[in-house]
Amino acid sequence: MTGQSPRGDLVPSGIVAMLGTRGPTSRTAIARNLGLSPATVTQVTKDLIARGVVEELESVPSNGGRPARLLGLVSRTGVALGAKVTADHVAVVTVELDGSVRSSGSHEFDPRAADALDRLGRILTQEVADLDEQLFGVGVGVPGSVDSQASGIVDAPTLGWRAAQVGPVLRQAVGTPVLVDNDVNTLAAAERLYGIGREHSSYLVVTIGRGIGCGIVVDGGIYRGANGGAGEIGHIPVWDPSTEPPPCTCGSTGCLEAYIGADGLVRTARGRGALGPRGTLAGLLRAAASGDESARTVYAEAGDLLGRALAGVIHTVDPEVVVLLGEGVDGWEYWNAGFEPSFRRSLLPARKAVPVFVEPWTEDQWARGAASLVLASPFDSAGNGGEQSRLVRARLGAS
Amino acid sequence: MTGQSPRGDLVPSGIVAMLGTRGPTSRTAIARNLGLSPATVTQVTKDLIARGVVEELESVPSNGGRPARLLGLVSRTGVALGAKVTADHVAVVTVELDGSVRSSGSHEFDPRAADALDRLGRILTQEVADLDEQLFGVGVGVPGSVDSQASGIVDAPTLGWRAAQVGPVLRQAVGTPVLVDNDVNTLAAAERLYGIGREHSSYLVVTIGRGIGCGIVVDGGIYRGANGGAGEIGHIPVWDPSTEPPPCTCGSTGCLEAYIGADGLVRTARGRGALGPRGTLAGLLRAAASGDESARTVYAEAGDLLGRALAGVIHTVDPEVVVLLGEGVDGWEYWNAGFEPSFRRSLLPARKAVPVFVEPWTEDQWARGAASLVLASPFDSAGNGGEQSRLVRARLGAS
DNA sequence: CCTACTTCCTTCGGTACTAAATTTAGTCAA
DNA sequence: TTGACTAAATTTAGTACCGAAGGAAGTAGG
Repeated sequence: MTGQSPRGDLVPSGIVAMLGTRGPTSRTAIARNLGLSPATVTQVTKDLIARGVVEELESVPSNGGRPARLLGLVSRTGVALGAKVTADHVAVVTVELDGSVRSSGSHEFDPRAADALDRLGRILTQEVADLDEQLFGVGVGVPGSVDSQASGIVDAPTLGWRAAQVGPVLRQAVGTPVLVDNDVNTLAAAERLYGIGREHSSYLVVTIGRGIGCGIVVDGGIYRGANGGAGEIGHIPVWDPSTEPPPCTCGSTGCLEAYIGADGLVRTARGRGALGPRGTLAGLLRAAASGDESARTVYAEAGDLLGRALAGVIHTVDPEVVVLLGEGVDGWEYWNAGFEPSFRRSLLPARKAVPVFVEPWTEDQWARGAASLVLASPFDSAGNGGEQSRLVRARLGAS
Repeated sequence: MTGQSPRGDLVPSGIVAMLGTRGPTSRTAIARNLGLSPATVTQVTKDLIARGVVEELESVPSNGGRPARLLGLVSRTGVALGAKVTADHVAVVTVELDGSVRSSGSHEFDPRAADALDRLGRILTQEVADLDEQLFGVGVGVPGSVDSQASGIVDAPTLGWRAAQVGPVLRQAVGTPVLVDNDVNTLAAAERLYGIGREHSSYLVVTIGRGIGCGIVVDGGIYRGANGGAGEIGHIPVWDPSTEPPPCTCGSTGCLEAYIGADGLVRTARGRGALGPRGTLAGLLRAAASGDESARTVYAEAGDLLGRALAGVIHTVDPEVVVLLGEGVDGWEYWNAGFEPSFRRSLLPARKAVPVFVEPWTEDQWARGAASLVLASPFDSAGNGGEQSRLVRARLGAS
């Protein structure tokens, strides 16, 4: 409804990104998906074709009317670099336009070192230098809250970072656009492009693992809240007033995460003797898999707690669907024994049937999500990415 | 960023609504508040002035540069009609552009009668007929979920309504635009125009009373969720696993509302002997006011539960501020004894200081909120109001 | 083969906005 | 009272989109 103005070529770059991430598409399909009129798509693609960015491909068979002419990118070479920062390493991947991982690697990293940011910059600079193809940009996922993707100022207690200038430092180091976001939001961005987001426009991406997180996608855009802190469901208070609440990494006690985050599970299991005093989460999972009832109970109770908390989140946000991700889903069948009953039971009648998809987890998913930040920026009409998104769009060929 | 097209004169009607609700304003201030360029405001106001809808008023003193020229509406006459439907009556008010209540009334109403909707239609038709000035539209607030303001299909268990065709029937009956929404959302709309929304663009409107509700405002727009069911925080599960959870009106058990809604409070108080078996909520409040410790404890515990649940909501939504409203705030000082400690204690460090405003409550506030739906529709760029908003805008003189 | 219909795409004219430059109207200091 | 400044409003010259209407390319039925 507004006009135009160099807010940054949202439409042309959106078309390019769409063709890159979803493959050849007809003009009308593009129009439907991006919410544009066919007329606009014709105009813009005409220009893109003239500039050699896009080409016409074969026609599709026709379903009743004039057959659609597919459009595709002339050159699909080019990657996005994604990095996920953790307490002891940085995982890095390169991702092609269609979401496939080209290469992946890992670097030791101490976020509490005095020169941590410089070191991170050197790691990424090296990765960038090793590439021999076009780089659209760098995405970084951190376990903490980020003011905005475009600036990239990070508060991450688990890394010991407070107002860390991640974005500015990295932009200085690598000469490309750099987008920074909360790690869960990066997964939400990946889902947006390559997962559930293709079929739904409003969903939750819930992660279980070390912490419990939640990315909120509304109308195709990541919802970040007033201060970039939305979705911190790991810190929903759930403690039972009659017991001593366990301490949480956030400094408070009785948070959901303190019970059912990786550390919480292990603590509970040890406390009950389901695990020896040196037992690990992997051990708990093995025990459950081998039929150990007490181990399974630990999981089931965690699932129960998660189910209740998530029902509350669904009542406040009302998404279409929920996606479950994270290291923790490995043991989902044991979680689920407690989750399903408590989750469904707690939902309002109108929402009893909200679908929950549990996706298999792979190691490089975090970093891949970070890379998705880059490729998702053309779709980011809310403007989370600001200037950096503009630069990415320019690199996508939609100058 | 898009173009134009008869999506319904958002800008001119937005300017008119702004002048109506906030009083005389300069062009540049309008531009800032509506997110437009000064050029656009100049153009549009020129047209409005030429059409006699808007006029130039005096200048303001000047703060360094050219003094701003205030613009105001030529005629500020005209009202919006608001109706709030409850289980036993319909409250109706007429509201002027600036938010002041011109008149109010109440009608007996049985929502479970076979001809309930027709009766509601007759009530409103009569009210409309009694008016002797321009009517911009009718807003209706219902305690339930509504598919969209524009259509107005209602599910409201407490009224016994299932897919009730409130919008269509009323539009048929009264010949004006009719907007229908969840009652809490109507309060959020009123806050948007006349309350906290003038200073913040992202906040929660939490109501305590018979039920517990929450309106979510994001970037100046009411967030309704995928199915119009966002903000149902009254049904967040909070029961303590070691006790028998109380039943809730929603059919489930252990919902927040079952504990701290009006009925829940009374049940608890009776169970503890803080109230006789025939005691009412008003009695509980009197007891607390007169210093009764057991009554105060009932309130404080409710406050504690609310604080914990609300902290969870804040972690997932991350609003700037929270506004507390509803019949229940009458006894807020007793709630607060339990609320403050538990609320603050449960918040993440970064959000410990989120402000909570408790506003005084008046009887006609629900109906006034419903009327606000009408006057808020010109600001509704998300398009919740659809066709009905268009009609309202046309009546505001911005044809 | 012709006609009707469907779907995809394009052309055309118009509209609602914008940024940038400019004009207007005031303050303040010397 | 002149000049430097600031802020408000306007003018100008675009731009990015849209709707409506129509052309293009197929299918389905006669």
